[in-house]
Amino acid sequence: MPKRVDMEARRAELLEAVWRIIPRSGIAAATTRAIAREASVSNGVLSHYFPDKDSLLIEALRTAYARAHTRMREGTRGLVGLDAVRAIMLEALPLDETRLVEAQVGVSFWGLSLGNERLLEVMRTEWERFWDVLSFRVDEARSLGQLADDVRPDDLTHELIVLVEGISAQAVLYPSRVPTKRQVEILDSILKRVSAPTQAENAALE
Amino acid sequence: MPKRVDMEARRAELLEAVWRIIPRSGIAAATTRAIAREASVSNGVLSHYFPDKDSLLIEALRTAYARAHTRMREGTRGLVGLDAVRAIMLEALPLDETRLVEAQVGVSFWGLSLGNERLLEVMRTEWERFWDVLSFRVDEARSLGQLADDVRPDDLTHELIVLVEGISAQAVLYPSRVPTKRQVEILDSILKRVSAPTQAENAALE
Amino acid sequence: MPKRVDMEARRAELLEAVWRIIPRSGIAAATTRAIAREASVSNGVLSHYFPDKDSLLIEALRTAYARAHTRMREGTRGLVGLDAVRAIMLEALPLDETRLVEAQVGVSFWGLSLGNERLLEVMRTEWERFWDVLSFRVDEARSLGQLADDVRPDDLTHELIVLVEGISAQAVLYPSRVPTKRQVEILDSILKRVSAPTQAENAALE
Amino acid sequence: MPKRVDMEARRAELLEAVWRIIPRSGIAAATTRAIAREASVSNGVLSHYFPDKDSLLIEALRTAYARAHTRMREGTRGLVGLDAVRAIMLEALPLDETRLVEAQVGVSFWGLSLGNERLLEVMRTEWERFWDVLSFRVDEARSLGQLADDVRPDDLTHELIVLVEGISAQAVLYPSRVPTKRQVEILDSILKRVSAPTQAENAALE
DNA sequence: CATGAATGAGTGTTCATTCAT
DNA sequence: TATGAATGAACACTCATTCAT
Repeated sequence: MPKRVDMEARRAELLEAVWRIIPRSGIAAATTRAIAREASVSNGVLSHYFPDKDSLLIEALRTAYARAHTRMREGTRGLVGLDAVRAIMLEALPLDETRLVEAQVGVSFWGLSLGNERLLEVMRTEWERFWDVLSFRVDEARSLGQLADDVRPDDLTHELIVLVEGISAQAVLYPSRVPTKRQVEILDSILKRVSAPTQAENAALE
Repeated sequence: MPKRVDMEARRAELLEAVWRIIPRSGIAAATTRAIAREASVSNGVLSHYFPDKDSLLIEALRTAYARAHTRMREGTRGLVGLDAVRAIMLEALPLDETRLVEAQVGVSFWGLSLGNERLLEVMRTEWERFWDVLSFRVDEARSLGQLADDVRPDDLTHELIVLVEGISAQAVLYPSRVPTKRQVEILDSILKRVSAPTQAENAALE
Repeated sequence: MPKRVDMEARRAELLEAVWRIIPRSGIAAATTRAIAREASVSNGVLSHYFPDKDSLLIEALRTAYARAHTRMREGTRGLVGLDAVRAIMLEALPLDETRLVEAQVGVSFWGLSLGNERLLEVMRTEWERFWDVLSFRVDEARSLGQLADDVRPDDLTHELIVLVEGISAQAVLYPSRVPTKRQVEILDSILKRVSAPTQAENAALE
Repeated sequence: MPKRVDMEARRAELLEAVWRIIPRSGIAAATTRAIAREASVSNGVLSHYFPDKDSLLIEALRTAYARAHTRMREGTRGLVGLDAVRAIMLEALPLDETRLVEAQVGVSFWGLSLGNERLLEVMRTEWERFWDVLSFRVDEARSLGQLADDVRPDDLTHELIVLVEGISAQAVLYPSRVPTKRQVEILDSILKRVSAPTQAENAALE
């Protein structure tokens, strides 16, 4: 099925063009012409692979999310409970250039989603996917007795998601405020706090 | 006698038009014509009160932030330390319709700030203003002995700001996920965690 | 009749504003607002003194021509024939700042006159006025025997008018090419050429 | 196979549209819409061939000058000295409809050049080109002994250029005053005046 | 399929003019 | 009479989209 492969490859090139333009110049600069030029193709080619500009942009967003989810799946392989939670978060946070681009793309769409039902729908779907992935592991941690007794799993899941969105915004707007190290510190301080005390700690308390 | 106009009142009307359009239809729909129509004036009137559209939008953003800061000042009157921190957060979080609009306006600009130096500058300035207001009270709480020993003031300030941005994003994208009550719960759970144990608690531990 | 005086004074102020703007920034910059600002009056005042912008501009043109004609009348007082012709030309050529402004204003309107019947009419009227003034003196010179036999009065008049327009264009576009001295040289070389030979010259030829 | 378009031919059509509009309605009527309509294309097409309106208009001016220069080159083929000068002038003067259009276009820009540095630069460049072409032939005439002893070549060149500009202005403003025949008469009277006397004339004088 | 020329609606902005005060 | 706010048409320009080649 060579045609199919070419089709997907060309679509991917256009999506990557969007990912390069948004971090560099913002989503307002992501015109169809600019995208085509960035991808080194002609203007008209765009319509062969996407029904319209909105679909292309939304696909760029969805694919960015999908990449993160793929990484999460791979990153959690063989892990369970809080270890898996930590692995997921390390893929969701804008810790390196690749993840930062995803944050930049994501944040760029947040503002456009008001009054754009289609975009809101995509956002909601991705939110739920992230919630499901994360809450599954949090529940798992609870089952494994890794969570302190006063930690409610859904609250923790929610706290983690809010953290990702808050830090993503920070990374886009004030990158110097949230260097990699700082992000990991914040994450680990949360994980430490919600962890059930170890036997050693219990002993120390007594 | 010339026709007198309350310049500031007129400017405020236009800013309010922006605040109505953005939550309803998104910032992409905030064209000069739409703003004029929303404010029930003619197209050309914009140029009497703002040099250009960008200045109007940025002013709408800045004024939204300024309103929140005014409320913070009023809300913290007579309060100190963690009580003041809590009062500030209650004004910063999208707890009611008014604050939600501010969050919607703010989030709408986040995406536009990539590749827009002027907007980034505004964002940075507001960030620092918020940081100063909040960190002053957090430091105060530390001085008053209200913070647990292992809490670093700047980390707490940062955590609170990240929380505001994360919850603002949530409120814009998935309003049903962060009802007023939930937001206050999250805030109070943080404040409780960072508080120095009371004497009663200390006694209980012994 | 004080009202009358104020009326004329105010009209003059507006016309002078036009004369300042055109040399400095071109006729495209002569908007009603710019003219009002230059004259230190409000926008609306313009309509009290001129029915519309076109009338104001045309009046600015006509008044510039009128000033030159006044100077010609004064400059030729007591003169006849070629002396008067020379005096007229010295007032018509852009020899100093005042006359240069008139040239700049005049040339600025030339391009606008295409397709503007009203402006063309003004131009034609002024042309005839200039022709009449000049040809009267040229004819006078002929009567006084000041012109060489082979000089046709109307040709000379025409040549002089073409010279004024050509040099005016030069002065507007390439001021350094036609300094005062150069202009007078050109004028005098023409006048010398068309002059009847003096007795001394006649003697020399024999 | 892409739709092929003769880029230069298309640009020429737009320039010709400008050349039709300016003589008919003036340069103020040369809006982008009017130009597009005149060329029977849509508004947006302009931006394919010119970066902006100013560039289109300036190109229209430059091309008009270029056409004249091309004609001058062709018209002077095989000619030298005063014959070449005359040929050049016959192409520069608004002697027929084609040349009149060039004069109308040129004069239309004169007024706009005040306060427009870019346009002034174009004017200056064209002025120098014309000066070079003309002065080369005048110098040649001097070398060939065709000029009377008291004629300074640069003065003659300048006189001829001033004549072209003066007559161009006349042709635009009062076309009936400078019919073809009149223009040629004026030109030839100048050329005759500056010519070195022939042997026959010398003999007659003795 | 790919091209890129063409379209025309829509944008921000400017402007002469009007008119309530 | 003077003010300057208000109007709305017109402007140059950009853009997503279409479509002949």
